[in-house]
Amino acid sequence: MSPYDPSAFPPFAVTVDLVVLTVRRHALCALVVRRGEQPFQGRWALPGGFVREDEDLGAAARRELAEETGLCAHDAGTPPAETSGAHLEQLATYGAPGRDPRMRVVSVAHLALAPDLPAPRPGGDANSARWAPVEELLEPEGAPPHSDEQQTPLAFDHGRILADGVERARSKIEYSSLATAFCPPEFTVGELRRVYEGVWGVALDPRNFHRKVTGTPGFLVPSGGTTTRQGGRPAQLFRAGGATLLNPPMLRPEV
Amino acid sequence: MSPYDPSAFPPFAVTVDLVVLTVRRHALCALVVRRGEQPFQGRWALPGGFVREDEDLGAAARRELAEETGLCAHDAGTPPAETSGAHLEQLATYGAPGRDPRMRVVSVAHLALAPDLPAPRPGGDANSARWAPVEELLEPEGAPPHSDEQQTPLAFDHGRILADGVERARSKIEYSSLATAFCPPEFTVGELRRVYEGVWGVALDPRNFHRKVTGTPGFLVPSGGTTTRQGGRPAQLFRAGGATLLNPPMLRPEV
DNA sequence: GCAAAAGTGTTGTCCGTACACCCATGC
DNA sequence: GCATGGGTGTACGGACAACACTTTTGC
Repeated sequence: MSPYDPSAFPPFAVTVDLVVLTVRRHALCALVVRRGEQPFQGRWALPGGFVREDEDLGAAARRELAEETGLCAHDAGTPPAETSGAHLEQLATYGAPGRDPRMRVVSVAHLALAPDLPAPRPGGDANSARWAPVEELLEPEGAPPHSDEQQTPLAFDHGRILADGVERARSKIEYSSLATAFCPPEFTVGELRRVYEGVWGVALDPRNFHRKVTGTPGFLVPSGGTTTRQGGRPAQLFRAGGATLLNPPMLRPEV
Repeated sequence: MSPYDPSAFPPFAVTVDLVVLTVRRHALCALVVRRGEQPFQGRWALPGGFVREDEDLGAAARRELAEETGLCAHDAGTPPAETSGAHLEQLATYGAPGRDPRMRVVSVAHLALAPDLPAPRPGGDANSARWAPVEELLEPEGAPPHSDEQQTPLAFDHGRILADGVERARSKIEYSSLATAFCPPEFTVGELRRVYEGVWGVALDPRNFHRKVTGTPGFLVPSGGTTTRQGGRPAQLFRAGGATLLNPPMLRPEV
């Protein structure tokens, strides 16, 4: 048989789903949209949509991200754009046969890291969107398996996808400069520290953190200005430097 | 419009492609099969095939791996099986519109790490298979963009997929115990060191390596036996321990 | 003055590196 | 004996944690 005989393989629908993370009020939050139709009508879900004909997977993810947030994301490989660009990278692909009860759908999940935006801009076919702390969205670890049905607030297998995205973000800021993607173009060392603290859910020593990030070549470049928007003594403003890998990495405290 | 109207999305073919790596004669090698048909007839390609109806992505990858190598792989999440199991994990998904000239194909690439097998067992629809050193398969970095057409020996975008898989393997053995997946069930510290040296392409200090791996709790458990199969003084035999994360990590020497 | 946040200095400790040195086998 | 690989001891240095301490603002 020819392996490309059109009758020899089943057709799939291919979608992209987005795990869009930000840090708000010292907590890691994810963008979720309310489903307006069956199945899981009224439940929260990750934003996403179908990949179009003649559209690459990354392009579909960027399009969905722009529709939902207005953010202009740049690819992980390209040099950081000067726009208010979020970080976007492919996360993983989910294609279990029963994950959508209606048809066979393979979803290529992407992970986006965004600065704290003023407000979610609902767009596309979602009738509402919000930033929700990830603790509210993820299933509790120690929940008994026979708990009541609404064990996860997210539709489909989006709880699992979100958990994978959060885990990726938590580990990746450890050895890369990705944490700056959570910050506005100019930020202080304290603001960057609060990003790490929010993503990891821990407290870091401000003095050692300051020495660490300012001492890593290429991580931060001073922009010249200062700010007192966090109160206290004026703090230097920085931009993200060109370095993408942190060596030695930022050490996450033991659990 | 309903986003699930069957006429509202284009149908895709979904395949799994495998990056199967092993260490042979101190070199990192990948399993490739020769294509028997157009396009890229006669060129080498990564093994792979269509995902079946009602088949999960990981199940399709395990099936393809078994067909090509006879290996019984276990999932990344499950505890290590006692069989001669290889490591298998999802790598990334490739779906550029033109990557297959005949149709729109989305390929979910997987990464498998296998011990040095006696010989490749060609199976399925490939008429020949071999282990090839990855340096021969990857495009040279400094090649001029206007070099002659056969710049990469691999079909489709498999050169890129292989490069991503090699990069994943190289970085992952740094902070996990995955290097043991390249070893037979019982192995010596020296054999494990040769795995690291082959994957990274560097030389490691045998004394410090020994102290490091035997001093990391849960990484190696002595099996009681010894061997002289590498010559010299008899070496203790070990099995892989239960630990999956290496903390502190194995440090890769600077490039 | 007082609180709050930004920075700097110092010290002990852990860990990686480099290298000297000894051990046990095959030939 | 000698080559080969296995395994231990030890000294040096870099980096991190845990502080004490000073600086500069708003109120």
